[in-house]
Amino acid sequence: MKVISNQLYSGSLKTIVLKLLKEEGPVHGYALTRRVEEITDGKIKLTYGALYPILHKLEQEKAVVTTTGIHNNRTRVYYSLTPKGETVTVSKINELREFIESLQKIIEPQTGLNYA
Amino acid sequence: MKVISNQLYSGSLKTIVLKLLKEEGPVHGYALTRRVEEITDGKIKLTYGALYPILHKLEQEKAVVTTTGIHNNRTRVYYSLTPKGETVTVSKINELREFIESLQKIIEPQTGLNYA
DNA sequence: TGTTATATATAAGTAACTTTAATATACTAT
DNA sequence: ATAGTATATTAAAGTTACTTATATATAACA
Repeated sequence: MKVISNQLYSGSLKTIVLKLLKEEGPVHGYALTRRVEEITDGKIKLTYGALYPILHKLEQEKAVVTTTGIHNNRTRVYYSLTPKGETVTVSKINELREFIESLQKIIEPQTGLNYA
Repeated sequence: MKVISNQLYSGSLKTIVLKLLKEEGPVHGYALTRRVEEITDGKIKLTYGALYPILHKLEQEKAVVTTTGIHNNRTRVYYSLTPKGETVTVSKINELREFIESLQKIIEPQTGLNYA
């Protein structure tokens, strides 16, 4: 199982977190780390050291709110998007799409129209 | 013209530089910055502050060699890949492809086989 | 009893970047 | 003449989002 170097993906983690919050409703942090691993076959690691600063910053920015619930006798923190967070997520995902397009233009110059 | 946030692409710059060196033979630094801007419609900026540390490090690692030439009465430094650099480039591009695939899995869950 | 999975959080340290500045020639426009 | 833009290379201070390490705690499994 080949792991992608964190240098490559670390800048995308915030967008990934936003996207998962949007798709998978109120989630707790641990679940987010597992989902990323699951979706990417372990190629991208969302560590706690990366995740919690991202979540706390999003909360500060009013893009995310937290609710708490009890699970197995322990308090669990659930994160979800605010309306503002939804808007931020949409624009972040659009940015990520443009990024992917630009990367593809660089690494696969044969694709696309070659009228130049 | 929408610019992609540098946080998103900065980790990919080394791979981008390697790819351009591979495709466009001996090139000087300034030309690399313009090519990236050209290919990505200005969405990705390869600044000198990012470029030269990357080139110097690749040179240290024996992935890149320099030759000099005179252009307009000034010495110009041309960078090109060594055989080792070619190998590094191939594996870096494969890594970037896997990265793009992982991102697509996250942002476009509808694509691909949905047997799960 | 030890290990793995679940679950959250903080903090020191790093490294690749951004920003800024310095230097210099050639060309274009006013 | 002079200012601005394009070409061309480099160094260095500063930032910041991350990595790595650590702490804490319950539940399940072997």
